[in-house]
Amino acid sequence: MVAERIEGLRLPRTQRRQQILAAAAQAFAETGFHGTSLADVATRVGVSQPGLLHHYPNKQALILAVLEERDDEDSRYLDETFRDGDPTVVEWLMALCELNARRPELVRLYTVTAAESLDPAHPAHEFFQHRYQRIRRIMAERIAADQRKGRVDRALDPEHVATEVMAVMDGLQLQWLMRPPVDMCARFRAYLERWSAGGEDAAPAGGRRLSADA
Amino acid sequence: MVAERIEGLRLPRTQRRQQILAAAAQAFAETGFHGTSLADVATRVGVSQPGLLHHYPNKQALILAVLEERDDEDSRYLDETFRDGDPTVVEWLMALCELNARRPELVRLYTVTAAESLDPAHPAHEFFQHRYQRIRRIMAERIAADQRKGRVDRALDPEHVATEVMAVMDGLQLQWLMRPPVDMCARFRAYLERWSAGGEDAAPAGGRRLSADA
DNA sequence: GTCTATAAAATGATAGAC
DNA sequence: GTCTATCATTTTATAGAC
Repeated sequence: MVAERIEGLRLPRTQRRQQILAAAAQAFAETGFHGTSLADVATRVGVSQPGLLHHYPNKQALILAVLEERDDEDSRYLDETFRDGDPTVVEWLMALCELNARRPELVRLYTVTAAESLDPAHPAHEFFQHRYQRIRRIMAERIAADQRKGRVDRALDPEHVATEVMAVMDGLQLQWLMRPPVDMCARFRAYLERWSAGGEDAAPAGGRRLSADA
Repeated sequence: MVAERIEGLRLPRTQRRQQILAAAAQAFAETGFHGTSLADVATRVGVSQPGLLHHYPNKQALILAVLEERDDEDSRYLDETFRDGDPTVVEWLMALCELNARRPELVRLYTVTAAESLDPAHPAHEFFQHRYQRIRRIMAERIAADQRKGRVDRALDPEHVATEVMAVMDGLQLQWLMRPPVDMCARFRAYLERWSAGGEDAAPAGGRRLSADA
């Protein structure tokens, strides 16, 4: 039984746009940009297809809005979670992984559209090129900061480590989204503990210890 | 200047099918299953769209044929490369990475379609579910074999290591396919050397040493 | 083995009424 | 803000000639 569509129901602009972004995120996560039709998204929202295009002028604008909104939301959450602490990069990464583990649909959205966006003609091509550069830079800075605090082996190249960590996260996410799913957080924790074992000559300042369970 | 289409030119079945698989592999690598049209592939081959469908009855059969053929080809190559040696799992993995580094279009085909295939309705969904299970099993067996030979730390769980190694490869491939590309083989070698350092208490029997250059 | 012709459906987008 | 109507294209697939 599909939810009835209340035709012509007028909603405030912001609210409707939120609905649309949520529905579009689901659809793009399942079938990517090319595999998703505007009619598909419109149906999920309970609105006509031209009604959808009233809020986002075309398909490209829609997917970009989805990706950017989700990115902003995540940044805010992570900033907030560690507002007063001084987490090690390892703690920060595990928190990110555990956050992701609670949001498979979001992970899937980025896994699917990132691969699709390798095509230079893809509407999110530039978005993902910049996104990966940005995340790599942020991660390298955190690693370098931990090196200065003696928490990470100083012999390592921050940018190289950042590249590797991102690869592990992306790759584990893909296998986690498959059947049977791998235990993403357990594998990531094991990886991080092996990786950071060398440089742990100082206790985390304001953070908690990395625990083996959870 | 686009290559002229010689209309109606009759080619032997096998040869034409090879052409089609090659063109389809390119197209699917660039835009995935949903983003590729049969007309697109047909044009690349220099054949009409119904002419294409004469050789593969529908789009799903085409992409499955592409993926399976490429997998077979790779298996043959890897078996052949190490026919007489007894490579360590690390040597075997580096050879695989270096092979991939020479075939970006093939890597892209698998990166793009694997993510797309997370959708249970995708024509290659089952193919990739099985593929990942199979590769994980093969890799775990090689790791276990190396453990018995004292080449890899016996404390490690082969299946867990296999999962992690596959994640690193997949993740590095994605970043390698982006701009600017990361140095996939260098990052993979650094990862493997850190990973295998613990268990190297025996010299590889018939294999060569892992070198820092290449 | 390949083509032209064609069908039937889906898709992204616009015009204009309410 | 939402709809119906409509368009121009594209897309997968089939029929039948050569």
